[in-house]
Amino acid sequence: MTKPEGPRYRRYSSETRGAMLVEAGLACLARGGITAFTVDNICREANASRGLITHHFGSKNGLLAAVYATMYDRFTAVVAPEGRPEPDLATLVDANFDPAVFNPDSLRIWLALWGEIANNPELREVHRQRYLDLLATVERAVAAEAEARGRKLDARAVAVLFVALSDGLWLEQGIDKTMLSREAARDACYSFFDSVLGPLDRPAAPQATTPAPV
Amino acid sequence: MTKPEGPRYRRYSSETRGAMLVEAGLACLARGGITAFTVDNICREANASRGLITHHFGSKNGLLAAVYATMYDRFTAVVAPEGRPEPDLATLVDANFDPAVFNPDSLRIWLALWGEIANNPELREVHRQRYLDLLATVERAVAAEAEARGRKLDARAVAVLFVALSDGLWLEQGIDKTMLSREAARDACYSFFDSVLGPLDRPAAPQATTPAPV
DNA sequence: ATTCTTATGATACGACCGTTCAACAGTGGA
DNA sequence: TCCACTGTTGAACGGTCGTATCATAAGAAT
Repeated sequence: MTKPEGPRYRRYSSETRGAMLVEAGLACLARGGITAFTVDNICREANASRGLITHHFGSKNGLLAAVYATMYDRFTAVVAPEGRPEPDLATLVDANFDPAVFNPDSLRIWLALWGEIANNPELREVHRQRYLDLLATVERAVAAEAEARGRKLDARAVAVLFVALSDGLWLEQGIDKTMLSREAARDACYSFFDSVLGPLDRPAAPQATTPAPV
Repeated sequence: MTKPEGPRYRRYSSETRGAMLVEAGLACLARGGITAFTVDNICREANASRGLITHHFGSKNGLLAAVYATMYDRFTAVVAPEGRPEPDLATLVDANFDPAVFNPDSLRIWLALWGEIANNPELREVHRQRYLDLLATVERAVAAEAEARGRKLDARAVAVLFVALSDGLWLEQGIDKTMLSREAARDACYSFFDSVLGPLDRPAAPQATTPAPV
């Protein structure tokens, strides 16, 4: 019995370990919903000991808030990446159904989180901030398109309805993926804007069957 | 110390007590989401002892399935009451936003349940059956309206999109009721069908505060 | 009255929950 | 080489989880 002892564990910066725990939390949510979002599951998933969540996030709920923020940030990174010009409507629609965000794991995570927002003040706080940001981006795109066509409309209201429609399509897909194809969902959004603004240019429809780009 | 002893508890038929437990379960879901759906909470809410859920429903999960079925049945009772003729599209839309189903408690319950469907086979089974029933009703209404106008379209696909849209509006309302009025939600559905079928007669619009966009 | 059925209350059980905390050990700078 | 810093461990805590069990009693049948 020699002692092949290396370090018994690896030390990470607070920020790196935090990211690892967030990632583990996401995995748990995707696998088993909010019920599976437990300290035991998360730390096992992250190969960390049970004290770490409290240490880095103050509480399990703190981690959950961070997880939620991460989901929103990732969505924003696809929809309106920093450094790019403001997205137009077509870009917004396409990003909405980009496989990077419109995929089974993500949809299940959103479902789990939506069910918690109403009951979790900390989560609700995170939501309010991010949702309004997103809404503002959509609203600007709607207003720009409307102005380009000389149409007058309530851009904020249209933005709310678009977000509702696309969340609804996400929801349907998250509950039962056999009901709706990505293309049908995308088309529904374009139709929505068509009826509000008149026909919209639809950029390079991703071909239906082949493995998705991105 | 006299003994004013009446019966120490009241016996109910299995079916009555079952209904009481379902009701209590709904109350717990509305109050605290799936996290609050616990044996302790539910039995306290129903003024019953902790053994009753297992006794009447086999398990807590059995009760949850019954709760989900109840939600669907109540929705169906508003949307397509038995004994009435098949609802047309306008009836369907209006029923969707009837206060009997479009109210804060119901929406929070739906949110909580949606988050569980993906992770709960028993719940998923209940969902599949009821969802397909509902979809068929919508599909018939769409097909009837299309035929009356001599239009050709994929009624099933349109039905899926309508359900997605209205679920999305419910979702938005459930998460933050300040974003969307009932009237705006209703109008959005009518606009959807307008764009698919041409202008639809809108029966007795409940007073619109502001002429809705879209 | 008496019997029978079965809904009910009460408790016990092992498992897991989230949090706390003192001791430990990896790591970078002295 | 040693030290100080701090990320990390792992046990322990009180509480709650869902379920199984059994004696009890309500209420109908006789």
